[in-house]
Amino acid sequence: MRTTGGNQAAETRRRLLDAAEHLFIDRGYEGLSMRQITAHAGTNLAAVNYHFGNKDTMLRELLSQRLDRLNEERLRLLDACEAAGQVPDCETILGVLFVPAMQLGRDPDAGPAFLRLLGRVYSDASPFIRDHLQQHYRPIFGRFFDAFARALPHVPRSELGLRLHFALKSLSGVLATDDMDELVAELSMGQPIPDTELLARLVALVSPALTAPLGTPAQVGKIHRLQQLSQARSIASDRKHTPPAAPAEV
Amino acid sequence: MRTTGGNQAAETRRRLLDAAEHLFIDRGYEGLSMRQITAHAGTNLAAVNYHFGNKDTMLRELLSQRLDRLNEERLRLLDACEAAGQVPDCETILGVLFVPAMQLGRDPDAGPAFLRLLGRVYSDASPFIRDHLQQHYRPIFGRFFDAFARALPHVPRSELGLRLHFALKSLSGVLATDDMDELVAELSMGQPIPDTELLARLVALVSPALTAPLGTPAQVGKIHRLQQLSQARSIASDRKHTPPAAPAEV
DNA sequence: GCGTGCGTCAAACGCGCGTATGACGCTAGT
DNA sequence: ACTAGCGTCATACGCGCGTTTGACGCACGC
Repeated sequence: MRTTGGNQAAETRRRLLDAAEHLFIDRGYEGLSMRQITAHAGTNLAAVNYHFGNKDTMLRELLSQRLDRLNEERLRLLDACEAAGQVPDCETILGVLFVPAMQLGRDPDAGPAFLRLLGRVYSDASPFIRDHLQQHYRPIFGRFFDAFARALPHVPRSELGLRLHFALKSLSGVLATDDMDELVAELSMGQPIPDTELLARLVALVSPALTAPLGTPAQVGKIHRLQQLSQARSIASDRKHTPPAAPAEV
Repeated sequence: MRTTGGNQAAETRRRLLDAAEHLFIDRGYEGLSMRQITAHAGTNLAAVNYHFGNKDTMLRELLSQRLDRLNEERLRLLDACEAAGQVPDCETILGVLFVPAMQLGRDPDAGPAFLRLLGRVYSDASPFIRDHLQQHYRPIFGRFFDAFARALPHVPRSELGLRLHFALKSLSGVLATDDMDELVAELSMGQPIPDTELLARLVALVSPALTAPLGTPAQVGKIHRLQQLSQARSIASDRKHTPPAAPAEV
C-alpha cells in the first residue's frame, strides 16, 4: 500500500473519468480527444494511458460504471413484476424500462447528468459505443423482448421486432435531446411535474406504437389517395426538369 | 465552351458526387474523408477543392441535389390536401410526409439508395449535417407543425412539440437502420408488400403517438407502483454497494 | 502558331489525433 | 542511507486529415 501516494493516484483516475464523462456527454465519442480530457482533468496527456492502458479501455470502464446498475435494476424490477404471478402488460414493461432510468437520473451517485449520458450512449453512432451497447444489452434485450411478446400475443414476432426498434429509437431520440431540461420544462408547461406523471406520459406516447393494430383499410385508402395525387403531380410538372444545374465556380 | 474537355470536367464532378454519396450513406459524415472520396472516384486528391472549393461545399451541393425535391414535393402535396377544403387529419399529414419519400426511394434519378441517404441525414450527429438540415427544413417544419396543430386541437402546442420530435426521431431511427432492406423483409414476412400497405403500417405506428391522450390515472397508477417497488429494492439491498471496483493494471 | 487558361496531377504543409518513451521526484521498505 | 518503483511529466513519433501549391498537358481563340 503506497498509503498517501495511492490516494493521489485514485484521485487522478477519478478526475480523468469525470472529465471524460462530461466531455462525452456533450460532444459524443467523436469529438472526444485525450488532449481535451487530460486538459480538463488537469493531468498530463500520458495519464490516461498510464492508468487505463488506452482511451477505449477508459471509456469502457466509465460506461460500465455508469450503466451497469441501470440494467441490473431493470432486470430485478422485471423479475419482481413477473414473480407476482400474472404476465405484466405492455405499459408495465415500458414502466420497468423507464422508472429505473428516471430514478438514477435523480441520484447524484449515478452521475451529474445520467439521463443525458444515457441519451448519448443510445444514439451515438460510433462503432465503439455501438459495440459496447450491443455487448452489454443483448441479454437484457432478450428478456424484455420475451416479456413484450407475452404481453402482445396478437403481434407477430417479426412485426414486434420492428416495433420495439421503433419505440426504443424514439425514446433514445428524446433522451438525446441536447437540452433535456428545456424539453421537460415544455412538457410541464411551466409548473413542475411529478416524475410519476412525466413517466406516465412517456409511456402513453410509446405504448400505442407497440399495441396498435396493423394498418386498417381506411389508412390504406388514405395513403393510396396521396400516392395518386403525388404521382399525378410528378407526371404533370416534373418532366420539365433535368437541368443539370452546373453552378458557379469557386 | 471547352467542348470536349468540358464534358470531361462534368464527368469528374459527377464521379466525385457519386463517390461522396455512396461513402456518406454507409459511413456518415465523420468517417468520410477526401482521400477516400477521390480514391473511389478515381481522381486526384485536389479535384474536390478544384471543383467545389472545399469538402463541405461539395457535401452541401450533394445534399441539396438529393433532398430539395423531397421537400418541394411534400409541400406541394400538403398544399393539394389543404386546397381540397377540409383540414387533413393526422394520418393524412403523416402520409404526406412519407409518400413522397417512398416514391423518391423508388426513383433511380433520386439516387441509388435514397431512403438510406435520408436516414443518414436525419440521424447523423455531426454539426455540419445538423446545420444543413435545420437550415433547409425550418420552413417546411413550420408548415407541418401548423397542419398537425390544426389536426390535433386537443393537444397543447407545447406537448405537440414533444410528440413531433418523438415521432420524427423514431421514423429517422427506422430509416437509418443499417440495412433497410432486411427490415422491410421482416415487415413483409417473406412475401412482397405493396408500398401502399407498408406506408399504411408505418402511419399506423406513428399516428397513435401523436393522437394519444395524456397519461391516464390507470397509467399513473402503474408507474407509481413500479416506483415504489424499485425504491424498496434500492433501500433494501443497494446500500451494501460502494465497492470502488479498482480494476487490474495494464 | 502561339499564348491563354482549364483540368489534372504529385507533392507538400500544418494540424490534431492516439500512443510511446525516458527522465524526474518522492514515498516507503530494507 | 539507499534503492525500488509508483505517478507524473515534457516530449516525440507516426498517421490521417483538409487544404495549398506549382508544374504539366492540351484544346482552343486569336
